[in-house]
Amino acid sequence: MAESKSELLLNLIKEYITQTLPSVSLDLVIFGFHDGQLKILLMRLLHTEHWCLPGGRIYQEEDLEAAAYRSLQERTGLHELFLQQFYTFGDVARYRHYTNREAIAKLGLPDWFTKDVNLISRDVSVGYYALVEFTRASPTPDLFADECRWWNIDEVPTLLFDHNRMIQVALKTLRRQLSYQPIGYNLLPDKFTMPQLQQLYETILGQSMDRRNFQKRILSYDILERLEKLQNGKAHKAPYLYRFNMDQYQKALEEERFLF
Amino acid sequence: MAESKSELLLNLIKEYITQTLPSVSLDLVIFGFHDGQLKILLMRLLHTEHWCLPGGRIYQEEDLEAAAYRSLQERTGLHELFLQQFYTFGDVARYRHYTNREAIAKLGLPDWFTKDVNLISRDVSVGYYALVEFTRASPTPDLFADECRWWNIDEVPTLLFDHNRMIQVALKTLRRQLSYQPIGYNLLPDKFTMPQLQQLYETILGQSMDRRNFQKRILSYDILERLEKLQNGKAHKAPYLYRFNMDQYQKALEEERFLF
DNA sequence: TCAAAAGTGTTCAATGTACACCCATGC
DNA sequence: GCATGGGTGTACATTGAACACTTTTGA
Repeated sequence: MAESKSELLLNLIKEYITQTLPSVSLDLVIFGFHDGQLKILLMRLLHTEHWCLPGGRIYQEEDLEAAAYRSLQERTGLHELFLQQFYTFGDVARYRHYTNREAIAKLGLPDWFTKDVNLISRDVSVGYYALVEFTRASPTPDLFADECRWWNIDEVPTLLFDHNRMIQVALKTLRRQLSYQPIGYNLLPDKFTMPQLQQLYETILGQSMDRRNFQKRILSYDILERLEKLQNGKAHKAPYLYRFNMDQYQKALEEERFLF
Repeated sequence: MAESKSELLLNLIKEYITQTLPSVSLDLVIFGFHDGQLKILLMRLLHTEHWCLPGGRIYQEEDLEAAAYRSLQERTGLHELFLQQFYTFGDVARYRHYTNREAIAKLGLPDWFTKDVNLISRDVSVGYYALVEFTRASPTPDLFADECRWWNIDEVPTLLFDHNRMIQVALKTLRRQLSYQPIGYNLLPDKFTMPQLQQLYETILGQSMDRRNFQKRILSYDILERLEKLQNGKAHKAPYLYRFNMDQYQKALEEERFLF
């Protein structure tokens, strides 16, 4: 079974070499939200304790964005997600702390591989971030990884390559995006309460906000529909459930007139 | 002489093939400002009437950003400029309206070239925009071009590839940048008047502003130093000259707290 | 002395911020 | 009945927008 996986991996590498663009790759910063925590999907590289961002390659006849969507779907099982390109990383030193020989050894690939294949090649990598609904995603490792799971954003370990920096840049872009576009769809369940939405904003921005002003502001943008109250059996007033009005939400996304 | 240039071109293409990264390139949207007009530097492709953005390739041991700076310097003669990555374009169709054979014929290269070289390959291209001082730049075509000159932004013709779209995206990013960072250094001469600065803002944003409110707002950010009055022999009150206080200007750039 | 363009200040509206009171619910 | 957390409204401060008058200068 381990043999078979190794063979699959060999085939995938061959496919990559013959059918994808050389020198370019993409990396995904996949954000989720659960228990009041912002989370990121990370992969553990085969036979190692090294974690990194999920990535992907671009097939010769595939659009860049399509490749990003495909990779995202392969890692989460989800489609129709929010996906946004945020920066392209191209420093030569990006890969310096991991040699080709090491990588091939770690992956358990035959030694002769080293001559023919640059597994750790110097790629320019296009960074995308995605917002996904934590409960619906099924983290799935690719053939290069043993494991794929969520990490709290403030507990992310030192990652391979320049992936920690990528997360920083992604988060910065996400925060900026928050100041002119609404957020929440794809990060929250279909129905959610106002305190939940506020918690999301506070978590992303890393600061707390006034409950009453938050509600006023969000409601003033007319992107929410109020539903029934949530009966959750807690010892306090039941909060209302809300749902995004997708027409209005889309309009706000396009017009970029949502100010926060 | 034409022979010699053709040889140089051949050598450059060989150098590109052997020493730069395949599948990745970069394109430059170089903004200048003159006579109250926002301008863009365009190149006319060798032996054609087709205009396009200046571009560049990345050497194997060169950082992406360094490659962008190098290309910018080659086209303008300037260094220490404002340069900002804004988006990476990777649609397969980007190149579709120009075949490899056509390109090679147009460039006056030998026909046998067609077999070996994909001059119009499917590249993912990283877009950068730059702000340069119109009067100091010396537009210089590369070996692929006959001509390199400024165009008013509202007179830009239909360009090759997806370059018109690139300009749109660059301009949109520039406008957004204007809302949280100061601008003007690298686009204006060292000393400039308040009306000049305002004209720059109005041109970039495409809307006129109140003279008095503009002045108040800009001055409140403490990034300007007032100098002597400008004696220009015009039949009206002489405006003050200003200069950017670079310490404050840099601080404002970094803190992104400049709100416009 | 007049037109053109620049400097400065005031008023008002809108927006954002701080803050207080009431309500529903389970223990 | 009380602690917890949620809903709503009001007062104040800050910011942004609209607007008018004065100054300098060359023709």
